[in-house]
Amino acid sequence: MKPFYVTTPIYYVNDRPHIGTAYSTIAADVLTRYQRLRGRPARFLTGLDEHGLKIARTAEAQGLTPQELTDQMQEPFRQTWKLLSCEHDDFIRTTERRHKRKAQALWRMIQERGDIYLGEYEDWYCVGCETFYTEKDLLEGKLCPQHLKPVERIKESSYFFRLSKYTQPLLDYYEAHPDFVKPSARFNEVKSFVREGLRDLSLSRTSFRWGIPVPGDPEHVMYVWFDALSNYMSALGGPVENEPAPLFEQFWPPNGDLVHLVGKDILRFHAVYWPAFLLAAGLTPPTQIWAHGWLTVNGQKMSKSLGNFLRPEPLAEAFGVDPLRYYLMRDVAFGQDGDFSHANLIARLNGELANGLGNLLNRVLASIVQKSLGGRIPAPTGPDTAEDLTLQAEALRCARAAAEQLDAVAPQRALEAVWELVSAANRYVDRTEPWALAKLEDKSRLSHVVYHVLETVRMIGVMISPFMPGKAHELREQMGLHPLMATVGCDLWPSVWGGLPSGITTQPGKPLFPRLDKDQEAAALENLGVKLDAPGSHAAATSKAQSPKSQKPAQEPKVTEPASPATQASTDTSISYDDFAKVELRVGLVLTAEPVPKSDKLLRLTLDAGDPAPRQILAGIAQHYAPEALVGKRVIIVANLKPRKLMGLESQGMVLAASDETGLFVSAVAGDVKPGSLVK
RNA sequence: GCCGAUGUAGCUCAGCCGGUUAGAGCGGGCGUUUCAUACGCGCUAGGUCGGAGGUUCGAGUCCUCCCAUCGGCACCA
Repeated sequence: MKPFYVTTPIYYVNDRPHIGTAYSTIAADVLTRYQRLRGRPARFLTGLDEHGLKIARTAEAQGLTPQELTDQMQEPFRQTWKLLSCEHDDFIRTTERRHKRKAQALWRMIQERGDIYLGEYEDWYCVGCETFYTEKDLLEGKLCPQHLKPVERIKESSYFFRLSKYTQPLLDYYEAHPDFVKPSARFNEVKSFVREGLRDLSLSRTSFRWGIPVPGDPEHVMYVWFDALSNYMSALGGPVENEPAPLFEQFWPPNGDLVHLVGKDILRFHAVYWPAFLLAAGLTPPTQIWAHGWLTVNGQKMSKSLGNFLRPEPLAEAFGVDPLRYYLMRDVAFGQDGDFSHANLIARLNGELANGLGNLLNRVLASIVQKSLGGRIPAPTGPDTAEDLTLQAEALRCARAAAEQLDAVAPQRALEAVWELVSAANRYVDRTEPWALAKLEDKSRLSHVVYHVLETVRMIGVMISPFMPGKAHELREQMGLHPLMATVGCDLWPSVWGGLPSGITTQPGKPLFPRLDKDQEAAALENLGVKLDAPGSHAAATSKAQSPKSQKPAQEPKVTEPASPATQASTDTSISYDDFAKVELRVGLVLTAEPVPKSDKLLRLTLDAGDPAPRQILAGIAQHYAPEALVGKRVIIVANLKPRKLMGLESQGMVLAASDETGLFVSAVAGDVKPGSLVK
């Protein structure tokens, strides 16, 4: 069977694990466990992104070396994944030697093929984002649009990746691999982005040291994304140079299937840059990239600036690790935005887990089997009634459906299919009334019926094991079954009826999923600091929750071409009078002003500027001026500017304004001169 | 503004290439069983399928326009 390799993003070590990162890590764990159950060789990688200016500065502020800092910060991640039963096969840190060596190897491969070259780069840089911004991205006062903090002007020699060359190859690759990016709507966005043309990508920095040195030019440090993306490969020991790399050979495409789970904010890096790097190095891109959505918390959008984290540990403590995993996989459609709702979690825990599955196991195993069947799994005695056959068929149908959904990375649908079977089993129990059969002298029908229920429960236990490994184990223990042992080449997914052995002694224990009564529910929410508007309902709830989160800077670096020699040479910016005379400045009287729909920056103005008819100008000042405040003002406009369409409206000129860190102010003339008067 | 998606019962959503009385889960209401974690099972929701046109013997299901919401891109000439 083709090996399966799944990755989470490497999380930025400066944050702590939260419900968003937990979600993608749990999803990766579920997929891995499922593939293993099917007998497929499977590998699950997660890890940490530990480089970047932000780390270096945080470390400095704390009087630590960056390495000391990241050594400390990694611990919460390891602990959290362990707590959440996420059993990664590898945990890579970008500061590890094995990673640095392989990132450099990848660099060399691309360079040797000619797609890395030296140029020069200059732009505004935000330390918080570790991202360059072009002038137009900045807020007034040269503030980073993400962090609202001042940016720095940085100019440096830089290596560039010839991304522009890969516009067409990428489009061809997308064409040939229609399932490369999921969901398909996201794929469309990627395609349209690439179709507009790609510019070369700045691939190195000289402005800070905390990163991986560029091979052969240690003044340069690799661009964080080149560093970060190569983790998926370096963790397998690839790319191969001189020494053998068996894991890489086994799991990297085309030999293995590689699935990257990513947040939608970092899709572009994975779906555009990463395959381009790999194509440039002569390597095979990943099989599939799955962009999952964001989680809101109790219906509230969260922003990073609030700095509030919904951490998984208290939730796991309050509700149990497995119920939490179940809830996240069941309630959120993979690939879409979802909502983490305490009320829904409790509703599913009580309804589906406790009442549905837990009670099913209990009502048969702890009750009938103990009282009437000597505590042993009975044997099927036949013949099958219509009800028996229906349950058998339903069991196999649901198992097939669940597998199909998991193959398609739709965990929520898979669980839905499993719970159809839970429901069918409960229905079967009601129809066959084993408690009535138990009163008969002849226990053969009872045995047959109970066997049917328990065989169904056994199948369910197998199917939920990727989602709730602990509970699946408990379930088997209670039934007297051995633990599931996934083995390569051995498909354990239910596909035939009758796998349950008879005669074994059961060991019923406490309810598998204890129900939360009203008091316990209230206490749990109290402990978590959550207030539900209407207890027990689906009403919105509020909490001191957090932001679902991007694992990486939300913005891609805006990269420009390396400055041309001519540009660099001309430092003299003075112009001749003739140059100035070309610009026609006039006084304009603002007649009307209104916001432009769907634009948060533009105002549509009409002005009397001495023209026969009022002139329409769009000005990007909506964040600084209320429309009413402008009407009647005399402002200076550039009158002979070439008209241009903005947001579908034509702008016939430009309103002059000045800005500094305190705000933006439109120009004005000191007296009430006639509209249209020339300014010079 | 360009591109795309979504808009179906109180809530969350299914409804493939158009075709009998538009579905599920949850919640609500009613009933019922008693083996069980007061759990289960059955019945019940009369919803203009966002709006308006159109194609068709026939349209949530195709076309056009519009509205709303959400994304991606663009936009301070």
